[in-house]
Amino acid sequence: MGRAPCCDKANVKKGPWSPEEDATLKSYIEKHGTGGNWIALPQKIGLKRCGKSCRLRWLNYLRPNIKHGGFTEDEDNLICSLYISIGSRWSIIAAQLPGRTDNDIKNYWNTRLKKKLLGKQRREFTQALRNSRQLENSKACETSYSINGCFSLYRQSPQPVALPLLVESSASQENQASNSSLPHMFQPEEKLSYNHDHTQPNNLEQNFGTFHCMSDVSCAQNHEQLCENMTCSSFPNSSCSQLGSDLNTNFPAFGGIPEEIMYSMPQQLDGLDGFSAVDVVNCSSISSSVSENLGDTSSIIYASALTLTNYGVCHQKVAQEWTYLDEARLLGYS
DNA sequence: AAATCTGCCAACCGCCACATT
DNA sequence: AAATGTGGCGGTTGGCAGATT
Repeated sequence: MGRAPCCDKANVKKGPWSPEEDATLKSYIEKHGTGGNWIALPQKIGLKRCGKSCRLRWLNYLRPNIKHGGFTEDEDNLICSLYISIGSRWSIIAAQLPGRTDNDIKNYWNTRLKKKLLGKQRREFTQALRNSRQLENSKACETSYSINGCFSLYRQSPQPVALPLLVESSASQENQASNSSLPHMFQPEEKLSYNHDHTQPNNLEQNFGTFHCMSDVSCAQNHEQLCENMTCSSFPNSSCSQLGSDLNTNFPAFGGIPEEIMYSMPQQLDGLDGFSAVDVVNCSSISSSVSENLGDTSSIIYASALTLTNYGVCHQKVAQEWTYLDEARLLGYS
């Protein structure tokens, strides 16, 4: 047999806490601690509350040194950075922000920070699009590829961005194995680029940092071959087309990425201050399954970062093309 | 002035891993 | 070993307040 039920649900009060309840709970815990048993605590002190509710009230509101509201720019940046790195693991994020609770951070993210970040990324994308267009004009005859899991990371991104590792070296695989609770992060030191003459550095790299993703992409004669050659060392048996599901499986933390971001349709974008994922229109040679899955895995992480031109690779959902074409049109690029 | 919309946030819900019986 | 409780966590809800129509 197990333990007794934690509380009598029928006789438990729900809803907002009164000042009297707060005072009762606070004074008891300050004097006696929780006693290591939240479930028994409300009965001890005469509160008609569930133990879980007492715990939450204490942790999120009554506990000393709790800060509410007034998030600083530094805190914003830290939250964004951690969210990008580990996803919606609020307790871990809260641990990095003294005085903040996971609930507070979660609420803050959902109501404000997400929109703020997306707006920022949209602006950056717009700028990147302009820059890439200029490059395109100046290098019209040169074909080259920059690949970062099929995407390039725009170097002007204000902060280093940690990305889930899709493909990694054997050394980094060991690292990942030693810390299986966290997704391995991209490090921006490795590059993959492709040029027709295989020797000349890609001028794009002056403006685009590239993170390596596809281990076997070293050379290809055309888009089709390039895509066929794409395999992922962290998922040795995977092709690009499997990447999306692999990501979902292996990096559940990223499952929290808002649907409106992952599957954004124009009308859905209206409500967001700024999402504009990146697409590339002139890459139709890549199979739709590849592009869809990669599109799915791209997220706010990539949103501003992924800048693709007709040098580049990959595109996302066909449905999104309208958005990007439309955006390009608005920017005077059509 | 009333109705409706929107943003915010405290609190609840349900799940999971682990502990206990 | 199986059943059940507990603590912890992230997702979601519902109510409130202010803004807008």
